[in-house]
Amino acid sequence: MGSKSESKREALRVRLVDAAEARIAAQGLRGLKARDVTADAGCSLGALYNSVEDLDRLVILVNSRTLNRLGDVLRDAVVVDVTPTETIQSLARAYIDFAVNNSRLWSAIFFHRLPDDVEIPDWYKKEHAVLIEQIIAPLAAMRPDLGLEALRLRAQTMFAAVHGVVQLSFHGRHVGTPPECLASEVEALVDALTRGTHLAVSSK
Amino acid sequence: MGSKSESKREALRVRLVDAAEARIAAQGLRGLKARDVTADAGCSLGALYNSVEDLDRLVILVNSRTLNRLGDVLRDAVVVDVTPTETIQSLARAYIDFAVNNSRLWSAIFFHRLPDDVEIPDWYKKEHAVLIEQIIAPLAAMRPDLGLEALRLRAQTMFAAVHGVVQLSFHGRHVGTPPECLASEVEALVDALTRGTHLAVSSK
DNA sequence: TTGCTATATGAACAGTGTTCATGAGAAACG
DNA sequence: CGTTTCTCATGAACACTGTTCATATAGCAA
Repeated sequence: MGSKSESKREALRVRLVDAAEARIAAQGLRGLKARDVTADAGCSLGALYNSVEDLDRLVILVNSRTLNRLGDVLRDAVVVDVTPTETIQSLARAYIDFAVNNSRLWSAIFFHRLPDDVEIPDWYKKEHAVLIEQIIAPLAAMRPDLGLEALRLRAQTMFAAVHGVVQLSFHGRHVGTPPECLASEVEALVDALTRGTHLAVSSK
Repeated sequence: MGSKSESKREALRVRLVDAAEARIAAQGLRGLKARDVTADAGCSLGALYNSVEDLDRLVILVNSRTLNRLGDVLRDAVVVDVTPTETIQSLARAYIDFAVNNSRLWSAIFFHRLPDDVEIPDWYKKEHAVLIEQIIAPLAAMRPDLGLEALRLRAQTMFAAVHGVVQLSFHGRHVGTPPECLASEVEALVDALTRGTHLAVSSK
């Protein structure tokens, strides 16, 4: 098996994901068409189905990229020498910024659905953990009484609450927070949540 | 204009919405096909485009029905002679119950997107107000210092937070609250928010 | 070169939503 | 009741999807 054809194969894959990413960023999930993407990537229509199983699979590859970028952003949002509460606020701000600056790619993560009869790949599911990973440590500092499982649960709920506000601000009709209030509303939300979880105030 | 053909016209409309509602409830938004729906409704394919503008419009009509049913449920969840906090908890429980028992129809409200170049009808936007209407009164009782606009904003954020937890519990991959924890997690969330609202806003 | 395998190709296929010329039937008018 | 007018139901046809597959091509081993 020559490594030349191997790398060519990989190069095409990258071009396809690049093209799909650009299309989604420009026109959203609905604007992603097999013929457009293959034309952009400079290959034939059928080539898509040789290097990537599916259009759905291509979306997953794009979303995987987005999740990784988001993961980097969230990791960078955690800085040392601040209180757990400030860390969580920083994470929430970073999440909002990312969603605002990558709105269509961010939406694609949560709006893309597979047909009922196909399984979501396990590696892809696991990648979603970046959404809550960084919350666990500061939460653990605030709640030393909780075990890892309980912390995960709390982190999930906290993320989901923030995510819901951002999501409805973008896509809610008439019931979403106006964009100019988004940051302050999420800040108030996080503030309420960090106080509300029986916070040990001595953790400064 | 005879009233006989008028009522027949309306009857077909109802049959179409009925059929679409059943399809969405059974197979989700992706399972809604023009040919299936018209066959179920007992009319020709083209008839759909005479009585309803679009398939998208048909989805909107179904969602409108769902929103109205949800509105009824939420109104019923409000009972007199309980504290504002208990009222809000009751609303959150009712929302979860509705989402669980009507998962696909409920999802259709939030997952359906129109093409970029078509406006969302104004009457349809307004109907989404039922999602937050019932929250405003108990919130006003807790925060008599806030004006209507500020109350609306708070209600929106509170709803969005709860909604986010429910949504990710259903559709989150690996980051959603497990179904069996949903009720208790939302209860804790609402608890934190109703306590936190005092602190967060009064400190401003 | 010669054969073998892998894969690139795009015409063809099996669906989609939507339109439109046609015709049937109801309503209006005399 | 007959005639005209108009509405709207019809489904074939169209434009556009994702996906497949026989075929041609290119890379690689001998």
